[in-house]
Amino acid sequence: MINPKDSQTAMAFAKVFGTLSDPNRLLMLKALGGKEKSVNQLAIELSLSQPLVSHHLAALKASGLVKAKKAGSFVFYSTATKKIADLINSLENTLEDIAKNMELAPFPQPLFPFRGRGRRGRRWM
Amino acid sequence: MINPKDSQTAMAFAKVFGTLSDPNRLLMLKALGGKEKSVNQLAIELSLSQPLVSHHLAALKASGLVKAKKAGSFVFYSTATKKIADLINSLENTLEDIAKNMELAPFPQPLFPFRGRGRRGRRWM
DNA sequence: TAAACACATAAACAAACGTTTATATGGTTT
DNA sequence: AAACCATATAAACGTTTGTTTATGTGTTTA
Repeated sequence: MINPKDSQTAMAFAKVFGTLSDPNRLLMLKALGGKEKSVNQLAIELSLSQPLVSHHLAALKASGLVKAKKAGSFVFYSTATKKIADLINSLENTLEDIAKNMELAPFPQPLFPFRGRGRRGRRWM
Repeated sequence: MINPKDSQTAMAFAKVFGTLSDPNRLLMLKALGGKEKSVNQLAIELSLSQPLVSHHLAALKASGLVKAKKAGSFVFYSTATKKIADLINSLENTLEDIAKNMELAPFPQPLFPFRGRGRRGRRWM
């Protein structure tokens, strides 16, 4: 009754839509308009924890919505294709520009300074 | 840092995308191209159980993607607006036409004949 | 009017998801 | 090389989601 190929493509589409179905991921896509931004830049702009941003970026990357570029210890993310950037920009009317009202800390600089003693990592036991 | 209104609209968008993030719901939207179809028609075309189709239709309706029209004991669903119908049609290249390869049972007729005894519903106690 | 139909709803349950917390890894600086 | 930075990963957890099974509600028909 149903062409199996249709189910497959439906699943592929569903996966992409699923990736777009989270407010934070949408804000992240919006935050990197055409620009390249590091994980921590996004974390600060959106007031999200670094691991959470990393996690969501992994999801966006898995769906082919963003791409990553390593530069030293930084990883800069950007929308994967112009089509995607445009799609997101087409939401601009409703999802108003975040960047405008933002005072961004100069970059690079210690973004999450380590205030503990000794080496970072497991701290007891 | 983040305009609360942006979060709100991001949530609204996320909700709609979330509704589109299920293969069966996508197939359902595709199945009713511009046409009106009853719950059981969809159930048969997509080989899904009637409660499942009802459930998904409720979700699609809650997101404003489809509308319902009662006719006797039937309920006919269709895409809510032309914009939505077009959006779905724009996926036509990849989500190939299901309807073409379908031999549809004449309608109306008993779609899920009741093979039990007595009245449908709670059957003991 | 009783039985069968079309559809909706609800409980139950496993699987997927979003988030936090903790830590690991690899690069850079001192 | 030791301390610190940027990022990734993984466990744990509560929540949401898709599906099945069972049954309820309203409508038609014999």
